[in-house]
Amino acid sequence: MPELPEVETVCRGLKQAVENAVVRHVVTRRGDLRVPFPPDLEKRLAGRTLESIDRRAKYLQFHFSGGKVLLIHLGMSGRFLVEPSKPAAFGKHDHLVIELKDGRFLVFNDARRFGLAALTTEKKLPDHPLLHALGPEPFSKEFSADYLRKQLEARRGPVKPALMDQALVVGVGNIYASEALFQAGILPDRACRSVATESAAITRCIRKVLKAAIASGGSSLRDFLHITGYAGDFQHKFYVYGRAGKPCRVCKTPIQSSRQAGRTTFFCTSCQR
DNA sequence: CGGCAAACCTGCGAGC
DNA sequence: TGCTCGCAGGTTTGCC
Repeated sequence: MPELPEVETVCRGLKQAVENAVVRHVVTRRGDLRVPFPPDLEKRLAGRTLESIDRRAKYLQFHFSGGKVLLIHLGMSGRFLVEPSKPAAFGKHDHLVIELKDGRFLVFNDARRFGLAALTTEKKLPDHPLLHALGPEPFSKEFSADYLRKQLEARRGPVKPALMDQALVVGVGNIYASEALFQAGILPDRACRSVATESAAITRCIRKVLKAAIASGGSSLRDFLHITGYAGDFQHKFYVYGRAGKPCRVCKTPIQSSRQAGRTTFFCTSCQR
């Protein structure tokens, strides 16, 4: 589910719903995800105030009183649910349950268990191993046409996997790499070096696509007042992703798909060169 | 070092 | 209806 727009949508939903809530009790129902939950998670968070929630790359950052920070990555299938009261039963994949003092329950659910939870402190956050090697945020000044041009000139392989490399720029995954390259009119298997001159268009299109997706995710969130998660409607606006064989929305040429670095890639051979 | 496939794990839809 | 197969929005590891 989650690339930057989805994580941002979840983040905004959680912010509105549970910022400043106080933790009464934490239960790890099943902690053996790809990266196991910290063993002392329950003790460390009990009684603390959830002072703020924000996002870095595809990580959610929960800032608790006393300088504790909970990092959550949603993996492929991670979701957050805010229940108004104790659910009659928890789901099979409700791995982390945070009971709030006001009676609500914050539940982290992840069917595929590719997600991750890590505990750290404000002090250690800047140099945290999970965040340390991450590239710039796509909406930051640092992610400039000049920066991208230099990065692309220094790389050998095709451009699409490069855009998905979180060390180059964060938040772009398989969907938005395909969509951004469509918008930029660049075929995904073009060599990085050969598209370096088009870095201005690429940065612009990445921002444009992510921004539009966030706008879609945010609007559907209104329909789910206390349930945040995958509820956006941007999937109906894809130009290429998941549209193999269907006519291009711009030129009617059938959309093609291929396999790049283990991921399916979608493109229009007429609109993209 | 860079780039790719495989692995991690479960669910779901397509096809038989 | 029920089975098997292939595939899924991410990241890490290990191999050329």
